[in-house]
Amino acid sequence: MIKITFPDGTAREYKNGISSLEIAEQISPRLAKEVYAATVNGEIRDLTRPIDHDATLKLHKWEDEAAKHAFWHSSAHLMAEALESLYPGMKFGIGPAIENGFYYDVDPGDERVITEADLQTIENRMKELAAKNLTFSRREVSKKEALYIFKKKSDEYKTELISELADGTITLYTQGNFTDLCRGPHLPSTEPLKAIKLLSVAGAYWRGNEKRKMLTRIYGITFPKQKLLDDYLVFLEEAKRRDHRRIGKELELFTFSQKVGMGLPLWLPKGSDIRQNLINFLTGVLRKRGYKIVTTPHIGNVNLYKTSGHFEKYGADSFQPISTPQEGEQFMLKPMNCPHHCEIYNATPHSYKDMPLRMAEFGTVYRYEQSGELHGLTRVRSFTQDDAHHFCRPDQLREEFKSIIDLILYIFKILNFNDFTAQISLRDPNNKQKYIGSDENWERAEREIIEAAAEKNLETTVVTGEAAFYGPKLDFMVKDAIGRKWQLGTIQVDYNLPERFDLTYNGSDNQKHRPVMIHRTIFGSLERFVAVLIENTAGKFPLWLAPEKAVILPISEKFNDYAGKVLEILNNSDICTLIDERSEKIGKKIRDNELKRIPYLLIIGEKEVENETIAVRKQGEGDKGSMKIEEFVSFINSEIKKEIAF
RNA sequence: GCCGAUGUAGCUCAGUUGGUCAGAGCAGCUGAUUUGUAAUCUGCAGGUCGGGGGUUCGAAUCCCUUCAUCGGCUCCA
Repeated sequence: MIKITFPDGTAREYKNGISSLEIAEQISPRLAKEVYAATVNGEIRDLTRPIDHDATLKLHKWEDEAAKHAFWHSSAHLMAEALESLYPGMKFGIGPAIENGFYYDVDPGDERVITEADLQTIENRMKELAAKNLTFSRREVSKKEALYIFKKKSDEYKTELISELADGTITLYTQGNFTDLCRGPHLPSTEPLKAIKLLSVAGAYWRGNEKRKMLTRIYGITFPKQKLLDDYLVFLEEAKRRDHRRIGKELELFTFSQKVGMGLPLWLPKGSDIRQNLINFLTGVLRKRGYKIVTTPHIGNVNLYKTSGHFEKYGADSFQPISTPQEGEQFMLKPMNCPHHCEIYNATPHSYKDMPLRMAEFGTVYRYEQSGELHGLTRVRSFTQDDAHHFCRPDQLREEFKSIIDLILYIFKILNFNDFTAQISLRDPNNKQKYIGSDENWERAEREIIEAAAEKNLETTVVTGEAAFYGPKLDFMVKDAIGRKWQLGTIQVDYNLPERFDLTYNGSDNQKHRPVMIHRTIFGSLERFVAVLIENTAGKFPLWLAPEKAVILPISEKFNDYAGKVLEILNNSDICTLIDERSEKIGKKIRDNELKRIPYLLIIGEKEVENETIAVRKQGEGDKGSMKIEEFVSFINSEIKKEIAF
């Protein structure tokens, strides 16, 4: 007998060799149908694997990530089986579960192309196979045997993977006629894979290396119930409606022009208003926190970037230098503001007493992004960073860094960005030539970031190889409508640029000392920030950000005069207001202006003229009753003040 | 940049196998209506069907090429 301890602390005895699934069945047959994986002594395993020692056991139902993972991973294998039966000779790369569903990278052979038109066929075959209730069976094999099996299939991708694995750790999973190299875990059988949807095909380089062959990646998702799949598809449809590219067009916020060039956003008046509101708001916050605002040109001499090291690192992949007609000088479009700011630092002498120095600029920068990388406002070739650089003494670094974390959290809170993640990006220690600066500087900087984040109790994930080339960073990521993560705020510790630009300050010992530099943004860029804001709010901006606060809707043209008076009062009170004087019925006017997401609709008819009031309707909420005009003005002002109280 | 898909009026989309296939709704402009909380009615105007080349008696439709966009990959100072 073995003793199994459950998460609630209770323990029961079972016969040795019992599987998690059998335990679930003994608890309740219904439970057995709802579990998809088990954690045995901390290790996630197949439900069908026997347990031969005392253990803790957690059974995973659909709600657990571990269950979804096994479910989707098994789905990937099912898809592979379907593919192999439909397209004999197809070769397989990797097929993991991902955050939402799964994919498989396949090489269909040079003659064959899998397109979205084929997805339905594959999906149908998957359903046929799943209905056969095929069991997934696990087998441990020697490296030699594994290589033999996949060489026989001439599956070079699998043999490459196997050749890198240690002998004794290799497992195969088989369902029906399909066997795959796999660590597992998997479902007991294909039976629960009922609702299946293949979503898209895309190209993906083998092992993520652009020098290697491009495989075909097929994305799909499955659910244990059709209802869950239907809900997911509805969610995707709704997400499409929140897409910032779509709302940007609908609400006339920004546009792109082929003539101007790809990735170069054109901000329309209303979009510009939102930008300006953000800039004004942030500028106010920054001034209170001791920042000095600076302004620098959009181009810089190529030598500036040679000094900073950017030219060596990115010169070939940047917009190429602009040459002057006469003197043979070369200028680059500014790809970042830091070198300019270093030179501003150098323009005046600095004392240790003046530190830290906080220098901010809404700086527009230009970066050459590969054409296939461009994406709405989130990835563009010209964008405005809410950039700042803190120059501080080494002993101030920790506090300075922590104050920036506070600032970012504060701004995110005001904007209701609650669903963000923080990521610490370190350099790849096996690939040091990608970075500039000494090991000592890097180690110091990485330690500072890790410790500062820890002191702020910030929940972070650590990723190696994602650092900037001059220093490690702490990034704040926010998701868009369909769950893609975008980096917004970033804080980067840099010991390298101060050396390259020979930045100094006089210490109390009257000696020259080297300051530490912190690069930071909060929004990241106004472009990306507005994009994420649009997707998070579905275009219903908070009042303080809305380009237009209210629209006046006269019930008939008889009331246009009074409406005009109200309009004047509101606009003179700095409440940007429109008027809809069309000879439409009030229902129509309300509908049209609701769809424009203007926060307040002010309806004016006979009663309002008589009482010198306005009938206030809040966008998305309906009638709020009437108010005096002055009352409305102070109401709006107090609402705005509440939103951006600081 | 790479793989795949898409590209028809300002927007959303119809256009079977190449032969009145250049259409609809919304938006716009007209005129009527003068309206009380999410769509009043009338009429008009709008497109060299992304650009270029080709096949054909004939191309939105087939082929080539190019540009852009979308989904990914790679990249992201």
